Amino acid sequence: MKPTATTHVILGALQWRPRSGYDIKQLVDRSTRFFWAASYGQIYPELGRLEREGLIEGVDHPTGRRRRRLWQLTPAGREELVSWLARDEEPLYETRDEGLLKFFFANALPADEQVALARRIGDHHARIVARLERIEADVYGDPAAERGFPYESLQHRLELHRWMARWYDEAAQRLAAGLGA
Amino acid sequence: MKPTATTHVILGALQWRPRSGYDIKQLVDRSTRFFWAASYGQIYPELGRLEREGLIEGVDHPTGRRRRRLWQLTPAGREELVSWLARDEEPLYETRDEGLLKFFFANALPADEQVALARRIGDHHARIVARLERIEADVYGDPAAERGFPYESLQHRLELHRWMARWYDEAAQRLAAGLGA
DNA sequence: TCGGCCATGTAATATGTTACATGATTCT
DNA sequence: AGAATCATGTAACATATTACATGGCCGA
Repeated sequence: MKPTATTHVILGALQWRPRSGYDIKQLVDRSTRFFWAASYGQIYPELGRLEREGLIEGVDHPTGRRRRRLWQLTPAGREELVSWLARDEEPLYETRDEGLLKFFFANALPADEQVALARRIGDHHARIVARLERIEADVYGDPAAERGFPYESLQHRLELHRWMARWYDEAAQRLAAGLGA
Repeated sequence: MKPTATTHVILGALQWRPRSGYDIKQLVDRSTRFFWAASYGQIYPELGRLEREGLIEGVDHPTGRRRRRLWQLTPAGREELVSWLARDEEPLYETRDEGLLKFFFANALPADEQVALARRIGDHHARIVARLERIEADVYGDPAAERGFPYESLQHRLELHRWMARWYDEAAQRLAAGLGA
C-alpha cells in the first residue's frame, strides 16, 4: 500500500511526541488545515493501516475508564517521514479558489457589482487573516513559546492572505476608478 | 439538483460564446485550472445535466463527418451565472500544498537538508511562474489582445507564485545563515 | 501515411466529507 | 445537572481523476 495524502500528516504529527487520533485531528485543525486538511474519516482508518505496516505503534493510555490509544513512530515510520521530506519530486499544489473563479468570470456582472464582488473577496481574505491571528495569539501569545517551522508556516499563511486581501482591495479601487471615468 | 462545483465553470465559460465540451476543457486547462480544475469526467456529464435543467442548450455543429456539439447559455443559464457571481456568501477556499506541509514538518530533517528543502519548494513555485509566463505570452503576446478579468486573474496567480518563490528563498537564506552561526 | 489534435463519452477507481453512534470526563 | 470537550469509529454519500474506447480531421 503506497503512502496516501494523510499518511505523512500523521507521521509528521507524531514526530514530536505520541498522540491520539483525536489529538492529531486537533493539531491539524489548528495548523495544517489551512493548507492540508484531514477528517476523522481519513485519520482513524489510516492509523490502522500505518500500524499494520509497522510505521507506527499504539499504546493504551486510558483516562480513567475512557479508552485512549496513543500512537508513536517506529524507526521505520521516522524513516518514511524523513525520506518523504527529502524526496526530490514535484510537490502537489492544488487550489480551489471560488473567489478567484468568480473574479475570472466577473464581466458577466454590471460594473458596479464588479466592484462589490472584488471588495467581498478581499473581505473574505481579511476574515481568514483574523482567524489566523487568533490562532497566532492562542498558540504563540506566550513569548516563551518556541518559534520553529510550524510558526513560520503560520506566518506564511498570514502574509499570503494579507497579500490577497490587499490585491482584491486594489483591484476594487481600479474598477471603481474606471467607473468614475 | 443543486449547482455543483463545475456547474459555474461551464456557465462562465459559455458567457462569451458557444463552446464544445472539448473547448471548455481547453479553456479550463489554460486558465482556471490553476485555481479551479475540471476533468472530462466532470464536464461531459454536467453538460447533460445543465441541458436537462434548461440552463444551456446544445446545437450540432459537425466538422465534416466529425460530430461536434456547441453549447450556449439560455436566459435561465445566464441568470444563474449572474446570481452566483452576485451571491454574498463565503466563497470556498481550499488548498492542498504539499510543499508547505513538508516545510511545516521540516525539523525532522538535519539542518542542511532543511535549507535544501526550502530551496526546492521555492524552485517549484518558480517553475509554476515560468508555466504561467508561457501562457501569458501565448494568449496575451499580441498587444491588441483584450485585457479583462481573465488577464487580471492570470496576473494574480503570477504575482502569487512569484511571492511564494521569494518567500521560500528568503526562508532558505535565514536557515542557511543560522547554519553558519 | 502517420502522429497529433479535435471530439465525445463512460467505467473503474480513488479520495474525502458528513453525519451519526457511543460513551466517559471535566468544567461551570 | 448540563454543556462542552475528550475519544473512537464507521456507513453513506459526494466528488473527482484516470484510463480507456471510439473515431474523424489535418498537416508534415
